[in-house]
Amino acid sequence: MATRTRRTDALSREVIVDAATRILDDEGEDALTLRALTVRLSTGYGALYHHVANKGDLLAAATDEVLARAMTGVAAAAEPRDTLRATALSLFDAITAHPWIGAQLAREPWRPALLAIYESVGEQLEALGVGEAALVDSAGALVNYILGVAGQNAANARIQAADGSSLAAGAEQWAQLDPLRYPRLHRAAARLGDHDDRQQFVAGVDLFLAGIEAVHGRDAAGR
Amino acid sequence: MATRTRRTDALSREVIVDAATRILDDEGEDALTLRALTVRLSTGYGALYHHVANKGDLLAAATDEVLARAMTGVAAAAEPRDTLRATALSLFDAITAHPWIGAQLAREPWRPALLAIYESVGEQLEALGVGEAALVDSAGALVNYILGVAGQNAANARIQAADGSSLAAGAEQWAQLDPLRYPRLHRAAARLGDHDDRQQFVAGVDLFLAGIEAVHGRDAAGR
DNA sequence: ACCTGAACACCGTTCAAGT
DNA sequence: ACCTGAACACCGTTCAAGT
Repeated sequence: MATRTRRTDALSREVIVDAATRILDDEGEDALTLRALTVRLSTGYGALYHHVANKGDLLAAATDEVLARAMTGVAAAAEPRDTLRATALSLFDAITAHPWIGAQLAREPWRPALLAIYESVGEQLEALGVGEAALVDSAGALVNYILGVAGQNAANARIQAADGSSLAAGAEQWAQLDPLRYPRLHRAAARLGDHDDRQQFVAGVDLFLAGIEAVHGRDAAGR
Repeated sequence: MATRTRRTDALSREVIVDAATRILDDEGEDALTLRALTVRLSTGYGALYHHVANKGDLLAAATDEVLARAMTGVAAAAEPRDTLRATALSLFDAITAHPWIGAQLAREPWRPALLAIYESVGEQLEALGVGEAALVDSAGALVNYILGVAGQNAANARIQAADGSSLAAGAEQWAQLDPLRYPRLHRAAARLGDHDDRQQFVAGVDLFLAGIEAVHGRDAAGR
């Protein structure tokens, strides 16, 4: 009997979005089909379409959910710089844990959760002394960096998981690149061994912050 | 008779990839089906699969083609900084002209054209004085910024084209945001009128270069 | 080797019918 | 209002058969 309780629960948009997220996480993007959802929730197609407009709507809602949760988990630090780092890392970790989000970000770039991210990053940059005229550019660049790199990283991880290869295998592939055509990539392969993606990600955030400070910051020349 | 000449040409991977690119550009991502390709090339499914492994392979090849062409079109400038700007803009324009590339970048991040981009960006950063230890991080961050922002931008343009709205309509939407929840976005809406996406994109590249120079550059403190 | 096109398994979505 | 599930149009891919 316990195995049938689901049927008696009222179906809701939230229940459907959660089930979709679990399928995406556990079995990958291709495993999320409307059919799989009807089985998981022991319901019919019409029931799903009663709460959700279509599959795109479902994917967008799931993405929103994950990003919103990642943002609420960020604790404000004393220094805006640290809050920004924490925000970036929280988003990085969320996208790493739910790699299907990467493809989704390229499709629906203006959902509510994205607005909250822009607003929060803008707030911290303002606290860093970035003036209003430069705020849109700076926040846009930083948010795009965060989501872009996190998405790329998740895509890499997904591919490595799919073909069973590892980071070491990736480095070996780089090492086999033609040294004449790709001299720098070839040399960089030697460094990939002691390479931490998460750390490189934060290093990029810091590069950005250094640039913002140099160009738009409180102490920048000409201000 | 002239209308049937295609049939007598030998089919090749290149011809198929070009036809796919044209369908993607002219009619959008959803319009590219294997069926549409057989009609366009007046051939059968087996002929296509003889030259191409599957649809994913086809999309990846088309992406590679466009990115590779964008890179060969970049003229080396006297200053590495200018070469980097030209590279970034060439990629931005290519992705804007072929917006379906955005979704593809999230899926197959390590194709040959991407390697060439990393190598080229790495070369310019090296010329700017970035040391070998910092080269991977810096190039990774910058390339990800370029592709990420260009992709987001193309996605926005695609959505605006799809629903017939304009940038002004987007700004109006921002202006209607709850000023209490999104104060900065609400205020920024007023600035969106005289907003040039391409210009904001270059501004982001410059922020990055300023940061790289400050942290890793030839004249950075402690070097 | 290169190509044809019917056939297969599967997909998202709809909708008349039920409660 | 909420749900069921057969049916529809369409997709990527395969493959026996042709040249």
